[in-house]
Amino acid sequence: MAEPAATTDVPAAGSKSQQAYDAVKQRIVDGAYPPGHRLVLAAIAQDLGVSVVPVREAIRRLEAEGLVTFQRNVGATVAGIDPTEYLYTMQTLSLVEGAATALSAPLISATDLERARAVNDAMRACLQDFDPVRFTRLNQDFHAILFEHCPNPHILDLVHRGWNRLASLRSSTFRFVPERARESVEEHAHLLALIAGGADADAVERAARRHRSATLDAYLTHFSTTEAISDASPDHG
Amino acid sequence: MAEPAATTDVPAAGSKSQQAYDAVKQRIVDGAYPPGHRLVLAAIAQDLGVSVVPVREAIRRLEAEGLVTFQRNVGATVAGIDPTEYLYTMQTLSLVEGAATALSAPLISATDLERARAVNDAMRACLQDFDPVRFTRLNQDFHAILFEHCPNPHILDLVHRGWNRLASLRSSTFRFVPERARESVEEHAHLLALIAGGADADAVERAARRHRSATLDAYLTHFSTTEAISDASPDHG
DNA sequence: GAGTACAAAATCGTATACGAAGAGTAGGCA
DNA sequence: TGCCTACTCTTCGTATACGATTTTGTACTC
Repeated sequence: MAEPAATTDVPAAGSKSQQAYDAVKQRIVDGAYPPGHRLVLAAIAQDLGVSVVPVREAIRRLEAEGLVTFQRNVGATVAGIDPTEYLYTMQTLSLVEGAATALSAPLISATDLERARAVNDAMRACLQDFDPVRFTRLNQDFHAILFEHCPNPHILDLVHRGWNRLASLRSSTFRFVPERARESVEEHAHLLALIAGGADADAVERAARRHRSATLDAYLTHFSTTEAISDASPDHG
Repeated sequence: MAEPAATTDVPAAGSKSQQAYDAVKQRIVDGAYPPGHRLVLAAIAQDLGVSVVPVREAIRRLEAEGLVTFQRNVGATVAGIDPTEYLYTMQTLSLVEGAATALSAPLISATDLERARAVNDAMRACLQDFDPVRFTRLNQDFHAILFEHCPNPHILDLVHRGWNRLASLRSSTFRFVPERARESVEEHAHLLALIAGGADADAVERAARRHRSATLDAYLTHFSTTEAISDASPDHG
């Protein structure tokens, strides 16, 4: 329901609604439509060669996912993430991702673990000559391996939505708090050891959750925004 | 985004889309549209005195919330909850409700606690001459008091969505496993004691989560569906 | 008698058109 | 010169209309 194109069975191009949804979503996560960008129905419709009706539906779907904000009789804009939203999103993500990882853990194969290790090694290598965007991408790859086997599709969907929200800021906390990157790699190793060792679900969940919470904390203390959150903005503040 | 009419600031009647959304959602949770009921756009539109376009939008929103299922070129039906869905929903709800309750705990006032106690007393009284529907309603009231102060609106929204999903089966697990009702009341008392005593967030979260998980477990063992889940259906199996 | 092919009805998907609400701008008045 | 007001322009909201697709009923054949 949230994945744009899995293999071939998705009638993505079948419905113009879906087409519009995919296209707009793509442009948002790609950064072609930056946060705050106004989404004018007629313009998008013409651009995609369809009528406004499917576009309108697409926008409403994106609104439900939190990727755009909507105001009646005014229009939609790409939902930039202000610091408060970032806090809420990261908090929610720590919750659902922790659970998804724990539920996935028993289903993760040896080859998956190997892949995850490889990705983490790449992240470690990425530490010198640090590139936040690349690091963030690898970070997502790493975690995706760990939670994608989650048997509960609802929880998995929530994880995807959280990641999508964060995708609008192209580089994550690591851009502002590069020190956090090194810790992150170590925590990944620890998490892998837990899973490989067959640790119980609770331990995995706690580790995964704390891992993300720690990133959030690093962000918060960096901007010393424990009280005046609305001052610091990751991208445009 | 999920609450139909808070006080006065919601332009519920302002937009026909919103009007349709509220109306259809109401009928679904009320049971006027039972699970499996076909939602025909033209019929609903005529019934509400609007065109099909706003109705269509409303349906799509309800789809995003999981209250209706949609099939291209076929139509929408009220999303009955099959046992697998029930499992997923309860599991997700235990996760997000546990977190919401924990985050709310420090913000719960003495009067709130008193209200919650009163509701739980009513549930206890309801145990003799057991009425599952009434008990379920009180149960929701009880938990709503505990999680409504959750400062993270995303998590709070997820809790609401979970409850809405479950609302389509008018009476919950308690209908099939009345023994669980008594335990539930006791666990409520325990949870209140934890919150009143200022227990740390982790303890509250665990208690709240286990409380719901226990209800799910009661359901699962009752139908002895630990493996063959798809056999037992709560309402229409 | 059962299965298949065709046709008709029902329903959805999208386009176009028009009315309504908000935002920006220019002009007038204090 | 500054502020208020009226007007226009953009953009959204909804209705109506038509084409596309699926389902279902029926007749025909094996």
